[in-house]
Amino acid sequence: MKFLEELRWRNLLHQSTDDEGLSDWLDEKPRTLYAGFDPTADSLHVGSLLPLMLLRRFQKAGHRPIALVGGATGMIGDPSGKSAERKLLSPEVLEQNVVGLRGQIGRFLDFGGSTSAELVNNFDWMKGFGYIEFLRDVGKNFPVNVMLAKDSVKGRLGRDDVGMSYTEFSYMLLQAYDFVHLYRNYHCELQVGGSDQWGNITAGIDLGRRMESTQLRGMTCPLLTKSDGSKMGKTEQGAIWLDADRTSPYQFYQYWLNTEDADAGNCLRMLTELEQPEIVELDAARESAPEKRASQRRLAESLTQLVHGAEGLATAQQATDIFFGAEIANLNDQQLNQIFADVQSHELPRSQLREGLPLIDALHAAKLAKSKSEARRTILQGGAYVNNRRFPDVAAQLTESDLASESVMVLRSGRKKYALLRFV
RNA sequence: GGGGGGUUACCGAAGCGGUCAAACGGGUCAGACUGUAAAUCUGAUGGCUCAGGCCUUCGCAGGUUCGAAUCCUGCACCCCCCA
Repeated sequence: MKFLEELRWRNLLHQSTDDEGLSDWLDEKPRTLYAGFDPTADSLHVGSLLPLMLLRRFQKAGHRPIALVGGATGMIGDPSGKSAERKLLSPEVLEQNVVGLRGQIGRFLDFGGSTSAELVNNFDWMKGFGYIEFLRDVGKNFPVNVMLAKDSVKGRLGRDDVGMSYTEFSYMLLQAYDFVHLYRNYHCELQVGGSDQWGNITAGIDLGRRMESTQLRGMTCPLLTKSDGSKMGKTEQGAIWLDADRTSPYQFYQYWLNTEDADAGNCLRMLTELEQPEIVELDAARESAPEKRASQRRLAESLTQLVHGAEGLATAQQATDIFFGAEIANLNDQQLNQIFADVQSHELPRSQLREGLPLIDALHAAKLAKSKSEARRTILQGGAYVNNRRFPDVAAQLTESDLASESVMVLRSGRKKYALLRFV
């Protein structure tokens, strides 16, 4: 199957310049392409996964990817898909964010060999560009009537409540110039991105024609949405980030494991690198035995491995086992701390264990019960667990033999309320 | 300004001298079921407890009574009707 057909099968093709031609053009020889990433935060989130994976797919197919971090464009703010004017980020924050993104993007691409990826920051070439110079060289090539017709602009004009600043209006010139710059310096001829980038991409193509008399190309993938129309990668607690400090590998793994049946097939196609036969197989399995959630497991496994590595996946799976019932044993402090990183913990003097710590007091001290009476009720109703083993005895006393590791004891109340007690 | 009604636990709402830590519903928490979903079902739901009880709660402050969420007085707040 041809590469582009593969993309189409994966539902990754939304719009492109010249559909038939693009496929042949890509098959002809290795091409250089780029996608841009906004440094609005110091980490990417699930939404950026799609273009990132797209670059990776192109590279695996023999092309040369450039990941562009928008250190300069980030200072302006892309109005695409935004209903209101953005707040400007300070240069310091921006710089920090760029550093964060570089680290993450680097893990997805291969920086060696004949198709070695590039990581660039448009601030590097924009910073020296004078305003007058920019207006004469770049701005001259943008008819305002064309700019006004772009969706990103149209959506904001004709509304009294939001409006749009001249700064944001100019954004597309910068991104368009990026494309031309990359063409000049890396012979980059294709820009890919989410469907909301179409306007910016075509602006770049136009600029390439005017400034370089060359035919650049563009391609967009659909935005990742759920079957109910909402955005993928958002929870009540906020976005799912790729940074382990913001979204732990466990949370990340869990997010995908909880994917709706209706979305699982699409996610497997769009986000993973599983081969077609396996995906088809998983589709069938989902149909015949949805309760096994084989697709979700594979999806979570595959993405966690990709984003957090083998170690992150192992931790996530271990944590999953534990959070869903497995007894806790044979782990050390460090492993427990990692698995229960998201869980509250409290410290108690170790001497209490030697004397025997009543389970009731332990639950109370761990803040799993507001009062001792509540702790008592919980135990009586069979809702108290130590290291995931049910302790139904109200009079139970905890001793050092109940430690899960060197100094940590894992208490649980009910299905999923956990707390750690550290004995120091 | 006059008349009437109200204020109860996390919320709503019964109770109108003892059997009231206070019905009932919701919520919450546990358990069962289940695909880490939803629904359903069961139990619990002021605190402490040596489990026998003890302590604190029914707008606030006093009082009557052997005994008050319940009666009386004052105060605060809310609602309704008449001016």
